[in-house]
Amino acid sequence: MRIAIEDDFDLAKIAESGQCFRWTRCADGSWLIPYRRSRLRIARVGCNEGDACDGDAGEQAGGVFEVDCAGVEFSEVWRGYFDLDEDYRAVRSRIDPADDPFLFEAAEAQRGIRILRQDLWEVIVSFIISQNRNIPAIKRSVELLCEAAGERVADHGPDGGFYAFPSPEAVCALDGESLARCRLGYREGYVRAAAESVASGAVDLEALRSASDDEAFETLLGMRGIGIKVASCIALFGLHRVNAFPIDTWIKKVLAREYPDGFPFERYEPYNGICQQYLFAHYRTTMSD
DNA sequence: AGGCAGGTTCTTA
DNA sequence: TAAGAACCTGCC
Repeated sequence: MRIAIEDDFDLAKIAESGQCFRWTRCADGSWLIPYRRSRLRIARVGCNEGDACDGDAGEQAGGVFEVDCAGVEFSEVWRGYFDLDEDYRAVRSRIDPADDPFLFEAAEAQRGIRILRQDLWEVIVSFIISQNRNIPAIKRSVELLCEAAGERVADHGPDGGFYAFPSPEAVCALDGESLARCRLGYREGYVRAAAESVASGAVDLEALRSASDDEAFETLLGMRGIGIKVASCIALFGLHRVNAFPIDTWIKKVLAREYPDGFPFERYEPYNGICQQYLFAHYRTTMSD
């Protein structure tokens, strides 16, 4: 079926923003997006009525998309996953080009990014794995972990299906050798500890979801292998605390270069995390180009 | 061939 | 409280 999306929505930009590690792009340009026990195929097939259909500028601003699921599934699962009930244009409109030209430029260039509402457990593990590694290595390990312990789900996609992200219990059940094959390196112990904490109930994901920002942060920091940066990423991408502002090596450089007097967090409350995504993506693309 | 990677932990002053 | 080394592994 086809759906029209009016707000910012650019699949390639979201995929490159570094918040998710399992999206794949097919040869025909469509995207395959796994979430829990579902997988969506989605492709942009046109512009919204009345919009200028001119390349990248058009793609950032949503459009018409072909999805391989029913309307009910889209509205019950994927609408939430893509955070389509949040108005990103409104968030961007708070950025004043006179006050903050750098962020304004970043947000214009990176328009189309959204903060996905991913599975919390998957986000926890993925970002524990992410530390001190580059993106290809992170993706590789996440995929190996899914193959090692995830449930096989059949669908109409290529290969006839995919591996769901494994539950904490499934990770616990993995023997040492199988987990070692996921090439997690020294993070292996962290992942196992996290799985045991959640499986045993020592860490309650539902409680985490309803906790205050401070409480959630404290719980996350108590887990082995989770420091301030990873906890911020989990808060932003796993708990949808869109004011969380992860500071990694890239953001550190942007802040040092563009905000020597400090980033004006109070100006963008409670959407600092969205601003962080614009800054991060923009800085990375401009540096690698 | 090696440095370095979207950090965290552990050790030392 | 604050630096600095060590950590697995595999990209580039």
